[in-house]
Amino acid sequence: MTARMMDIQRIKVACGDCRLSPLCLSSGLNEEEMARLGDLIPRARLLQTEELLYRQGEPLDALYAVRSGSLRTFAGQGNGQEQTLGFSLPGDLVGLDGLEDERHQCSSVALETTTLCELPYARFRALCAEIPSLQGQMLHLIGKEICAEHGTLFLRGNRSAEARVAIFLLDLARRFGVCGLSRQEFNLSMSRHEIADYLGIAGETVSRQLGAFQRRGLIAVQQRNVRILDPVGLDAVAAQDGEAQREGLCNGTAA
Amino acid sequence: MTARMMDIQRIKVACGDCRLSPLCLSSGLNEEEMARLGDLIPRARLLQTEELLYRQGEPLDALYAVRSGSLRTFAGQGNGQEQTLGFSLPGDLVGLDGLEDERHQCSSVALETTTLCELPYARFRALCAEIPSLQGQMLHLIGKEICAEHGTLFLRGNRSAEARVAIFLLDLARRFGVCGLSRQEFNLSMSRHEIADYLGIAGETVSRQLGAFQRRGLIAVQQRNVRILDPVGLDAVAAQDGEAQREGLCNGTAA
DNA sequence: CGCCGCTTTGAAGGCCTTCAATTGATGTGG
DNA sequence: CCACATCAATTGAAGGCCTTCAAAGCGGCG
Repeated sequence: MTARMMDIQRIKVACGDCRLSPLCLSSGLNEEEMARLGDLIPRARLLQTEELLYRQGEPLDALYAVRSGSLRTFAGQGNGQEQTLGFSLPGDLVGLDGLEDERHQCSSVALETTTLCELPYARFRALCAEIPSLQGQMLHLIGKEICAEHGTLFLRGNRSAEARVAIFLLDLARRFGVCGLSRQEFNLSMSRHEIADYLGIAGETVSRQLGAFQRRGLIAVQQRNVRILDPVGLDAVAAQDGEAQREGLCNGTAA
Repeated sequence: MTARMMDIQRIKVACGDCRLSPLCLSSGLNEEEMARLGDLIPRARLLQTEELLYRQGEPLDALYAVRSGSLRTFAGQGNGQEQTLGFSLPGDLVGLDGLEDERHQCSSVALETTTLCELPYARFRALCAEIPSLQGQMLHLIGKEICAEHGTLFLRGNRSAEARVAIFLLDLARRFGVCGLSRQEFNLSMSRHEIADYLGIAGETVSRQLGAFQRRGLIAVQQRNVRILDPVGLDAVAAQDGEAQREGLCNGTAA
């Protein structure tokens, strides 16, 4: 087989076979409905590192479900300062920033080799109107996105750099766990600078905090590999000044 | 007429007569569709100052469209520290935090006397499936919410206190303008502390910045009344270190 | 091997927070 | 109608945390 990129991009999608199905849009659908959803998806889209999924200002052609890999969503089309808004992991829905006026308000870039299911917007909407449980799942995933952003908001609200980094790590761990990866050890697909931008602090501060956590035995970091050694201790750091602090989150923080 | 509260609460809603209709869900609907949407809304809900619309943890019974007044959405059910996530103005859709698992992840409280249209969730969803342009408006308003939160995220990302307050004022002005109120002069329905919490800075800092803006002739503040005297100058402050900074926003910042 | 970028580490300085006290606005009771 | 209580907002001063600037490690890649 000449399994080149173009071929990979055209692999047929079958929700029933997808490991992420229970997390994704097809959750709760019967076989026939799942097939109809699968028919909607022209191909599994493949992105290489640093490749853009869409760019601010482009029309909203499709929504995307992340299958593998990760993305970074940011505002400020690179004309100067960017602002990282969030990171998307497998099972996340991407492109919702285009819903307001069917034009993307942010850009989204792959942090590593990433595969996505592309849902042509108009046809997807029509199908949601036909299949109630699909509409429900769409709204569920939209809600997840909104709560993730609430988490990010929570993160950036008057918290110390120490707490921000701790919350970030814990949230990432939780999200990796949800999509079937290890909650203890994982690789960061984003740079220190990207983490810093997301957390609203300086890159050097991220380095220092990670170093401090390591010295305290909370984590072990080596390059982009992170092992969480003491989740409870890290959680205490995340909660910081006040014990009732982490309650307010929508499930968890977006990262 | 004994126009008491209970009566007011039972006033029949007619989207066609609503001044906000073009901003709201009924935008783009024909008369018959508008009537069906109106039939869905059992009553215009009235909230007094500090009255809760819903509380974190409660099931999602309905989504709400703000008719008049304003609300504050926050996480952390009052058990200690709260985190203000955003403010809702007329034309905004409220309650989307409950979409993830049909249970509210935040609380929402009226900042002043506020009226809302209550959309029973299940029936509203069903109607969206039947009326394509209603589904479209719902997604449009959801997109607006998401972009508003992106704006808030942008706001809190590594910006000086000065820029945050300036962006906050400008965004509020813009949003008042959109819903037909004055863009130059308005009353803040939220306290300094609530602004501060939203902006991720200390209350005293908000006071100081407002004072500084006033001394510079950018605004005139008197209690909660604000007049924007020099929008251009204020915009320059908002953009601050870097001219290409405000580009990244989704339309405008949430406030 | 040597360049280049990312990360780490160090030191100085600034901005904002925190604590504290004053002022002002609001509302209640005498 | 005024005095007082109460709470929000303002203003001031000190201190801390993080940013910024700078330089040295470290890895990756040609």
